[in-house]
Amino acid sequence: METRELRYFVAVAEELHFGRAAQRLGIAQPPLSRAISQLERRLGAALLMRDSRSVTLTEAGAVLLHEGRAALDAVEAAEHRARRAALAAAGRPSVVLATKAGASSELLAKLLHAYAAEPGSVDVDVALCGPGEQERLLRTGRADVAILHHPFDDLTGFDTEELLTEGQVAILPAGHPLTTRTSLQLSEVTDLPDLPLPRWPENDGTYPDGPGPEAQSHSQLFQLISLGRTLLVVPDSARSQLTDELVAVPIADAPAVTTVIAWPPHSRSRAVADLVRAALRL
Amino acid sequence: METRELRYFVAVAEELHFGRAAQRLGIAQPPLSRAISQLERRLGAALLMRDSRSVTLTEAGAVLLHEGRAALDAVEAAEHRARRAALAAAGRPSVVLATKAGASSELLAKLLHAYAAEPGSVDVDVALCGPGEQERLLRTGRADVAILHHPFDDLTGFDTEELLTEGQVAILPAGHPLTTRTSLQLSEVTDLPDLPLPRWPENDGTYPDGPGPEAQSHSQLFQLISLGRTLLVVPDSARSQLTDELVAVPIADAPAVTTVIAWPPHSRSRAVADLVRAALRL
DNA sequence: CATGAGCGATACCGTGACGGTATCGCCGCA
DNA sequence: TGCGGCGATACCGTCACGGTATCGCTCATG
Repeated sequence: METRELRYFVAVAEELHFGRAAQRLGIAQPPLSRAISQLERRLGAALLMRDSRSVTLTEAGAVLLHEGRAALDAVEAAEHRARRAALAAAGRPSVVLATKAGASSELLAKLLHAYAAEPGSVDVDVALCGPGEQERLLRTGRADVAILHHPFDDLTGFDTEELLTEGQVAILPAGHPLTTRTSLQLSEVTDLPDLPLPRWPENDGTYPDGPGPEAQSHSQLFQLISLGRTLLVVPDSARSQLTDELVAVPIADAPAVTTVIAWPPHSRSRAVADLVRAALRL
Repeated sequence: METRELRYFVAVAEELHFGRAAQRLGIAQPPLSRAISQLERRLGAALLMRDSRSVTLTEAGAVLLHEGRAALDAVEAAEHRARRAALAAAGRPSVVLATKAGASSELLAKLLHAYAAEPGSVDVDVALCGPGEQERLLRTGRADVAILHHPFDDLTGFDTEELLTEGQVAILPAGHPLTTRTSLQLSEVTDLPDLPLPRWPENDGTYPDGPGPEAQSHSQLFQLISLGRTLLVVPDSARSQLTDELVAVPIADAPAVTTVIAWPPHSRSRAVADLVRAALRL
């Protein structure tokens, strides 16, 4: 099976619409229809049910979507890593570490410091990512190692080491009634009419519907909280970034967040191994 | 990058010879040369160093070989799993369990028995494999779950659960001088002039050079041992298959063998999960 | 009930990517 | 100095892939 066929199928399976999928792929609809039915013929299996008004996945289609995404990621990763290996061999070698912008900054600073002090350490390019983006960078080979957060990020298929487990706090504007409390329940903050939860962009760049403000960055969000427009639920360590206008209140029943360092299981990079070892010594 | 290009590159990188690689791929040498140099141009990186007398891998080439193999496996796995999902949706669903022929037979029997007794269990197709073959079946999606043996099999990239850890014994012909001993050192049996270790076929079907007999199956090997032509070093549980003409002697310093059940980390199969749970309850 | 719009499939056509044959250029070796 | 081995290049044919036009079906709408 060619990656072109897989890309085509994944596009249709995600859009569930040949026209839109074709547009996304930058080709016309007829060749896409043909490519898919040819793929189905070669597999000897129906992947999509065309219901003349809607397209749905068959069982086999759902499996191919799931496995196909992983396969496309692996191909892309091979390409990126080879390219980066060539650059490393030519110039100064480096590793790319993906981390969520604004999260675990203290831990990250200690990690980078500890690693840089090691003999044989190389430059670390830190990629500051939006929520969930680190995972994609790591799966597609644009990053070599990442700081992820269980249970928010999907760790399946990665090797990981746990670095830190912490509770979560609500970040509220100073002076808000809830700031007098010493502890909150999750249900008390998820549905406040005066402080709706912010909306993060989806992977496709669009925002989900809802009353909350559209978030682009952490610093922007903190400002919005100061203005009394929203609130945020984040791991405990974010307290270090608080200003006078922000108050953190622990949420008793929020799930614990574990910060982990993750890397692809077949990584052979000396630098990645050293980074992980440095992280474990913190 | 297309899988065709990756297949071509992997073939050349493994053979380190354009002519042989082309032959293996079933195409002529010139289009292969062209495809590779085009790939190099698109990556913007040299993958191979043509030394007019020999071909060697660059740093980037070594990375692409390693990552590319994994990517090709993933694509093949997507294809196989989709095909099998279609069959399962049509007829009776089943899982394929890969296991080394002649190993862990007792444990396997118990596992199959325990799983079959579960509600909602499906047929289990047991694939009996040559040494190391289970891993490939699992990586390429021809199997859903496998019984592997640490440290012999490469477990990177799989989720695993340990089932059993045991020492190793030497299987010797009855009457051999060493059978009087209660314990042996590994070094005492690996280089016996009268009992050379057997040779297993490589992945490409050829046999390595050496004095030992060429092995095709376990039963055949046991017969060769009875005839005093070779010996075998295997996990302790193989004792259950001994006959009168065979004697097992523990090897004190042989590495412990851990039998594990392994599956792809992104498996969503209910049957695989049930099998693993059944295995853990043994 | 007729009409139109939306959507996937089909028919048909052009082009360029891929593969094959012939040959070159380079190097090591007898 | 010729020969053999190997990868690169030149040149050519074909078929796979993509584009345009259109069909056939179904549902929404007046």
